[in-house]
Amino acid sequence: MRPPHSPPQHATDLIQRAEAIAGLTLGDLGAMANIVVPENFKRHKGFTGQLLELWLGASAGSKPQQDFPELGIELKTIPIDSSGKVLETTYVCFAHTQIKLGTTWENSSVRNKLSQVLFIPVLGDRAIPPVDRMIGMPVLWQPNEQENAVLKQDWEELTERISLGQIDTITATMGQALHIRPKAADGSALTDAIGSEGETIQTRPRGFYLRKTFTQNIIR
DNA sequence: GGTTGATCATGG
DNA sequence: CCATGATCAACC
Repeated sequence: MRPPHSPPQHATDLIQRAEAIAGLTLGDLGAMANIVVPENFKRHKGFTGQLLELWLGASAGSKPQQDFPELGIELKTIPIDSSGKVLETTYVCFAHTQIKLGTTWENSSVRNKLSQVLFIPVLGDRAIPPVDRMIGMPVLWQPNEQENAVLKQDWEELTERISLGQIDTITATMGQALHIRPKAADGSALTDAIGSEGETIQTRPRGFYLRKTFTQNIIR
């Protein structure tokens, strides 16, 4: 088996590609693509996602849009243990620290990213060497009415705080399904935001993440 | 043991 | 610096 040379033309093509690699390990996929799998992910945290992008035919490099723009599908690998338990939160997108007028849940980047997601579980237990970590069966997900309502509520609460100049009161404990945490190369990174008096302040860059309890219900 | 806050690599 | 891909590890 070899990695595809072109993007999938239909969602069914994408699903078939994902199902074809289910049951294989990162070592298998790396060997067939002539890519060395790191001993650990301490310095290669995005390796699994990038390897899966290659094997599913996603366009290379980082893009602010979905992984499969033609299909309107975002790809997310999700680390699980051998019992199927989700091990980590899921990064969604950058959290804007200044909210443009007219920004709503409906046109937000969070909703855009989460409108349709192909979740691919991958063993992520740190006791398992990366080469032995197995790919699971893919789950193509669209938020149902209830999930959408929860996401919308969390997004509106968090976005309102940012709009009101209260970004520095936001902690990761806020939000049932969606929360905000720092997202940067290190603690020295700073970006502009609005302070409580409407002034410009400097704050740590943030990202939106899905809680494990939320993604666990999707993977089941 | 689970969560929060910090961090790593890469490309534009 | 921002945004992509995430996991690490200190702390509660």
